[in-house]
Amino acid sequence: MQKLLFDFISKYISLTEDEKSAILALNIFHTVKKGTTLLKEGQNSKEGYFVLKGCIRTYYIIDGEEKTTAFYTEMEGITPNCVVTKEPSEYYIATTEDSIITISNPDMEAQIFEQFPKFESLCRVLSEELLAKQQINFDDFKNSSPEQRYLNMLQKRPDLIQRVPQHQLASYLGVKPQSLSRLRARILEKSKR
Amino acid sequence: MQKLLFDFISKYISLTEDEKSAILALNIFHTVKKGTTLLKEGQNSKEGYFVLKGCIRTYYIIDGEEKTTAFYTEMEGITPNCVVTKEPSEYYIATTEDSIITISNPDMEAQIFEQFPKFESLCRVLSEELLAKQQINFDDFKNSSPEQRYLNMLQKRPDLIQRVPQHQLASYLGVKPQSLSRLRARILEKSKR
DNA sequence: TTCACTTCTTAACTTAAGTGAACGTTTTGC
DNA sequence: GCAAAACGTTCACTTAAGTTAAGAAGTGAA
Repeated sequence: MQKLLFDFISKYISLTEDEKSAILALNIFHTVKKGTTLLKEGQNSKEGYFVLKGCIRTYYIIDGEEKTTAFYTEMEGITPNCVVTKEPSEYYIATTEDSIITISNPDMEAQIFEQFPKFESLCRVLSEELLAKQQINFDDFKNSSPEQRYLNMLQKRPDLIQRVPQHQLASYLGVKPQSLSRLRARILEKSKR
Repeated sequence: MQKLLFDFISKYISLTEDEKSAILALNIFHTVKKGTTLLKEGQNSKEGYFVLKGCIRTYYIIDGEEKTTAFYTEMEGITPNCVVTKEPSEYYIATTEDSIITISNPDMEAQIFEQFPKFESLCRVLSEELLAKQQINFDDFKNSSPEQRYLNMLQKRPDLIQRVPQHQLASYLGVKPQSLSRLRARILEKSKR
């Protein structure tokens, strides 16, 4: 499992055996059952997550309704807002599948950054990259209708449509589950003709 | 003008005179007239921008229509997607007011990071912070209707409504200019009753 | 000053999303 | 294995956004 993480890192920097062991010493690898809540609204957690296998989602509960806003799958990570702002979390994080993830915290980061400054460099590059990707995502979202967004997802994240329940997909796409159903029916109807 | 930048930085780290001069030596301060295009679609620029005074926006041209997706005002910065991905830019960047901005590039960054590693640390923290803010923004957007988004902006960015043309605001809010007009009229009507 | 241009608003009509409810299917917990 | 809950789809109805068009108000340049 560790191999997955090191392969990912090696796309950015190369690691010595020393550096690898320093990471392993942190004991950050965890297997988590489907449906496990990693973070609850109101909590003041300091944990960051990185998915090696499986899928986790972030969701809000607004007027008693779950609003899923993001999915993180293989080789994607999230540092919850509350870790950065030090405010209580506004959202939940939970696994949607049995997953293998790393769980880290700022202390571990600080420790590693001090031992091996190049890790901080890596993290800067990664978050700049994420930020850019995130911006493009948001732009695409604004510039398209729910139907276009769904078609877009069919192209770019076909796996999500398979592995995630419809009602979670719906709020991710910014519509109600009924609208997603209808929209899918509409697309199917069009493709027939 | 430099003072604005140093005051901003001092919220995160303290700077020695040496470090300040190193920054000043880069000659990154520029005054830019309203309406100046900083980046065009298709360009492969390496420049990053940080607004000291004024306002810049990013926009796409889709089917001949401008779609404004973001505004950056005082003490906000942007590293265009193309700088990170090294692909040609998909969008434009232009000033919406006479502005004072810094223009930097990765070479300058590398140079400063090498001289003063704590700048890289600063940049990591800044981009993680931005990423978190950006995520919350996106979540809010998904979880609200155009009308709620407008009311939300009235609360959080009242300045934008004053300083930016309606049709740019409209696409920023994810609707057509006509819909924004109508939606504003609707809100006004409600507040009367 | 006038003419062209842009911006903003309004209106009528079309299309799609929200809402509330029903119903069959699947999943889950005991 | 069974009952309850969760899930997905469909439908009728409501509400709001997209579309097309027109016109008023402001802006700038000849």
